[in-house]
Amino acid sequence: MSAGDWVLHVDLDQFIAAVEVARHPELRGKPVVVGGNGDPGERAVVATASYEAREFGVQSGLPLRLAAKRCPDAVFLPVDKEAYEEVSERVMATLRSFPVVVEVLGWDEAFVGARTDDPEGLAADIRRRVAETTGLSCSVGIGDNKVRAKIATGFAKPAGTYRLTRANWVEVMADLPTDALWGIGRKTAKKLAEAGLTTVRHLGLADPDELAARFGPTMGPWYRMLAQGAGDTQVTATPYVARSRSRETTFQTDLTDRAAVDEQVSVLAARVAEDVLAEGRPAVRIGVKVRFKPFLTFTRSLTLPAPTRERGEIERAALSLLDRFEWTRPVRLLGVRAEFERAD
DNA sequence: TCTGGGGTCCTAGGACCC
DNA sequence: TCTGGGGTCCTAGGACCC
Repeated sequence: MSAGDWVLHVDLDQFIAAVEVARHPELRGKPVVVGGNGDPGERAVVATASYEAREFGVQSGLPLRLAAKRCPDAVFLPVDKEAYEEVSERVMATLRSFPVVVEVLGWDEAFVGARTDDPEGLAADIRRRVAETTGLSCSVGIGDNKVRAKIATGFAKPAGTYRLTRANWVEVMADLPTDALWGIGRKTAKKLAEAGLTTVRHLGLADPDELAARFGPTMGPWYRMLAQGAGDTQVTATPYVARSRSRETTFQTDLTDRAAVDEQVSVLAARVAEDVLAEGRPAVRIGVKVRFKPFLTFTRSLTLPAPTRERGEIERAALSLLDRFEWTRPVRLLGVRAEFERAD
């Protein structure tokens, strides 16, 4: 990366809730919770909560039932995937209208690679144009690589801009817990703490060999790099190529009958087969996931004798995998997955 | 936890082969 | 058989992210 090259991370503020408020203006300023089919009694979790709802401790991943308990006055809405995809497309098109490289990370976020002497000015222009074309607010992290840009966004929210580079990394990050890093979650933070590494500073100074011994040859040294703020600077517009497609369902009532399990797996396999056809590449491997009561999850998978796009073969493979599980408990979830040949 | 759905990547053990 | 070392593939599980 040469002088004047920047990575910006653009992230929509409370994206799903904001899309809903934009089309239901009467909800503005109210606690809004989007998740499942919009029924808080349902077995489902929060997809996004508006900032007003977050005040009550309602956040993504919280069961809807608990959300209703914490925030009884919240408006509960169903997830409308198509609507969010449509708005997301408009946001990405807006980003591409700048002389930059856009790498889409998800519905509501993207890396932007730009050559400019004024990244803050570019960020302000992006925030303004996104608001004009979609009515949505976003935050922008500015970094000298992807990791720093992504983490910077957390400090930019809501509706702001923040610059995080080698120059202020230590000052900003060194005393924070390790799970402030993108890629270190609760479990790894706990394991790191057991190794005496509680802060980003500790982790950045840790011995790479010891980390490799504890966390594996790839992950160990990578955690250390992460803690130093080092990372990829390459932003690429190359379209994303899926490695797998899957469908899964959590049942509102557990299944106790093997015939019902077979039937549901057939339905899921048919949906996956459609996705495989749409993908335009054959599946090379099929997997089945079963989650038993209370929350015990198992997977079984097989490599197909030959790559296939046939619905019948995908279904047959999925059904055959069911014989490899032990059916002694009620079933709360079933899933079917197809994997494609890896491009690299 | 009362814990969704759709993904990615890494690890580790066993099979198999030379 | 009391059996070396290394490479690759397959499989199951785990962690993380949005």
